[in-house]
Amino acid sequence: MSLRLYNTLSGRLEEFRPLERNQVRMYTCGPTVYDYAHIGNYRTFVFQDILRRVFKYRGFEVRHVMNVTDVDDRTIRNARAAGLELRDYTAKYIEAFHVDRQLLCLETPEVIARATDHIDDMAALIQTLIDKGYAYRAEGSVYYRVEKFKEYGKLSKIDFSGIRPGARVDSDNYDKADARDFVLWKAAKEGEPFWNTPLGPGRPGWHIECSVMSMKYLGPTFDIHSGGSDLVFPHHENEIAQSEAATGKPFVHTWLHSEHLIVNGEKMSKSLGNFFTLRDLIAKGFKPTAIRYLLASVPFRRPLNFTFDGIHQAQQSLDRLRNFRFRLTMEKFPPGETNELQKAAVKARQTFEEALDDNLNTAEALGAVFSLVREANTAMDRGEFHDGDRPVFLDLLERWDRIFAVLDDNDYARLRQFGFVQELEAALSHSSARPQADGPAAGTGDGHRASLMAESLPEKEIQRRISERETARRRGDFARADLIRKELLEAGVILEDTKSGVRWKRK
RNA sequence: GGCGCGGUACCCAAGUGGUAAGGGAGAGGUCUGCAAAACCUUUAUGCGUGGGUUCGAUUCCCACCCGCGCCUCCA
Repeated sequence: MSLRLYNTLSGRLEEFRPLERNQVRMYTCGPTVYDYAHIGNYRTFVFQDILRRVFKYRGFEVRHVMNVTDVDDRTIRNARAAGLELRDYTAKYIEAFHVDRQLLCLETPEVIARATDHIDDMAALIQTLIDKGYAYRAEGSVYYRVEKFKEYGKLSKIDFSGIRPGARVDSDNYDKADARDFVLWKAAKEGEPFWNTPLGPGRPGWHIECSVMSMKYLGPTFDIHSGGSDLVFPHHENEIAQSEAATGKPFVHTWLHSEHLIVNGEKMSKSLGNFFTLRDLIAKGFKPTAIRYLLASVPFRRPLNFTFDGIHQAQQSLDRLRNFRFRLTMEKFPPGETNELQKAAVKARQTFEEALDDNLNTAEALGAVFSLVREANTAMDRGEFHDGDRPVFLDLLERWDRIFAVLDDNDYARLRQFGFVQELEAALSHSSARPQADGPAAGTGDGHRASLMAESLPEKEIQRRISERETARRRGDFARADLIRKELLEAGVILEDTKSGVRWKRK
């Protein structure tokens, strides 16, 4: 079976065929760097990451361009409030985005394009639109003449005949010939950054950057363009209008849109104030891999209901998979092979791959692996799992993780790398006067505290305590053994006595 | 009003015209010095409501109810 994707443009599930053999050219709408991105944004970015990973898994060569919007009303407003030059202001959030990206194991796109690095290209495209009669000047600004582009609305399926009751009225203070027209170039205003171009001094409208940067790096026609569902209109509709009017060629073959993250029945958004940044969640003690797992676990065309309990459940599920991989790696099994198990593994791989082929059905892909995990665990418990079965199962997990990228328990190493651990340690030392309630509630910060201590506890010391405990156990001094186990647990180290010795892991 | 997504067990969440994946949580049990991990059993005659088509529908059709998103700030 081949990869099928739901194309917003056609409104149908379509078999994916790249325009150029074996190569996928994709453009994804990245962050606007006026603030930290929230995890609703990251839901979309994780989806896009899984998309590119699936393409690669399927043997395609991927050329992925992601934009960074570093000039718009919000970046300008916030930069001014901060008393900084636009470029200096956005630098901070661009950097933060790259840190978040790495924490969430998002692969680096082949091209990351900043809007302000492409002002001249934008001016040139706008000029082309003017020359072709698709754009007009008004008081130093340039607008797109929607009436001229007959296919306007083909992506969003919005009917523009007449004014819709309930539709919002454009609040922009620019003069337009038609209410539907949108701005390509905004005339310079007092106190706002501007660029001197042949169009005159000003700054670009929002939509033009994506037309320009996508076509610059991917050509006039390319395979995939994606973003959150709220970008369908007007952003992507306008991109089509700009690009196709300028080139006379089809712009994008397949449009993919992810549904939103929902909090208490409402879309997570900055304007509603119901958002969490990745940093917020890390500060609450949640691991980035658990967050990635949660964001990846619901297929992208479904709204994803976000709760703390959801992250906790994701963490539990993830632990189950990691426990299994640990057991698979470390436990001694009798020599030989088990035909039944190997067949099951092959079947699980098939199910997993077919699920992803079906419009990236990650939930089903997860299910396939969990079913196999239980089957294998059962066999292990019964002594029916053989040494020769190991590679097939490890291979399956490795393949699965090429897409999901959550199996390695390396959150703290990365958090430390980016300075989060040190920051939290400092915060803890300041608030040490406050008594800590070590309840069972997940994600209250206590778990994180223990993990931090685990980080500061060297491996040598952990090993020393473990052998101390083993000695006590052999003596039958279980009180002492249990005390050591308890002390380590309080320091964030979990001990498990297994058949093949003592296993420890950080909480 | 238009367009779109959704309504499946305590929670999250797949799915099929033939009788409900998977994960989490709970309960009981096995294993263990005790835990943990793992395993076993258990938790929806039921898939928003009402009709229809069918031998048979949760799955198809029609109508309706509810939640959410977009309809020029939005991932």
